[in-house]
Amino acid sequence: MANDSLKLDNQICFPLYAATREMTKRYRPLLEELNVTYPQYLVLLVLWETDRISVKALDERLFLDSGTLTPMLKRMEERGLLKRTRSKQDERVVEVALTDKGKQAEAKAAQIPLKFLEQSQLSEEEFIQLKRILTKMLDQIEES
Amino acid sequence: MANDSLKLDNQICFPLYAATREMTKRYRPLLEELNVTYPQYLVLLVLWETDRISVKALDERLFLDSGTLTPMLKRMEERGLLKRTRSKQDERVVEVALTDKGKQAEAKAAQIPLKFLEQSQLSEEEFIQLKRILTKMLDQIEES
DNA sequence: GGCAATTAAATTGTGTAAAATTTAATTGTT
DNA sequence: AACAATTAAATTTTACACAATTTAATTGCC
Repeated sequence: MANDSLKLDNQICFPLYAATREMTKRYRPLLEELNVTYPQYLVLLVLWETDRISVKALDERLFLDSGTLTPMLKRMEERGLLKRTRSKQDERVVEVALTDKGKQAEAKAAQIPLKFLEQSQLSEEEFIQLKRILTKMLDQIEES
Repeated sequence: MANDSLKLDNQICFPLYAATREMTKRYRPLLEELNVTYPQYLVLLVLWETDRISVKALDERLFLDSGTLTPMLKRMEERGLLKRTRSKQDERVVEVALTDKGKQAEAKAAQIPLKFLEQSQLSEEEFIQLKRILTKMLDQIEES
């Protein structure tokens, strides 16, 4: 071991990577009723706010490109949560909109954020710090 | 929008999820010389510390199960970084050890952590807080 | 010693991720 | 109007993730 900076326990990004995977694992039982994955849940969060959005705009909101979104949105369409339609104004654009089932899922999801927070043992203060630091990381990246 | 707790901007886990993906994207050019992905780099970090380890122990260290590790370790073996061998004492166990090429990669990697930190604009203080909070999240999970 | 229970990897199936390329539609410029 | 450049999705390829199942080896218990 020539170099302490290469020790796993000294890495900052490893806990980031591991905590993210454990977080999505914790979400899984909460999302079971909706029958969606965590990334699909993020799409629903956006659609519950906007109701109708292009794939491009979803990409900008979630930082997920069409290579990820296209098959994911097709799966969600198959499950009846949303509808994909080509824009009339610009045929290149695919717009995504919730179905009634997708809209109704919001009520089922209402308790998810609280349930998740209850499970977690971080303090309010720690959540605020965590979010502030991660958002700062993301802001830098958006700039570049 | 019936429920503010379902707003994307109010989620704590979304910045966690997004920052992790952006982090691995930032690592990619740094790992190019080694010709490994970020998860493969984590395996190398462990092996540079221990030289020889079972798949099971790797799982415990990285929280990645055999479904992920087996194909990943096979790819790394194909690229000549490590060798997989069945244990003589217990034929169920597969042990992973670095090749000379894998060992030599450590020298090439020596500058990676510093280069990554230089790119980032978080303060020393923020790094310490971030790591502390994420490690706390992970500790809870290990307990359960 | 025999055999059920346990354990370690591997396999299977589904679902992300993201780089790179392709296809099709639109826009800007001459 | 013509056509090169740009743009939005889709596709292709490679590589994770992880739940669930299978296979093979080992251990525990009678």
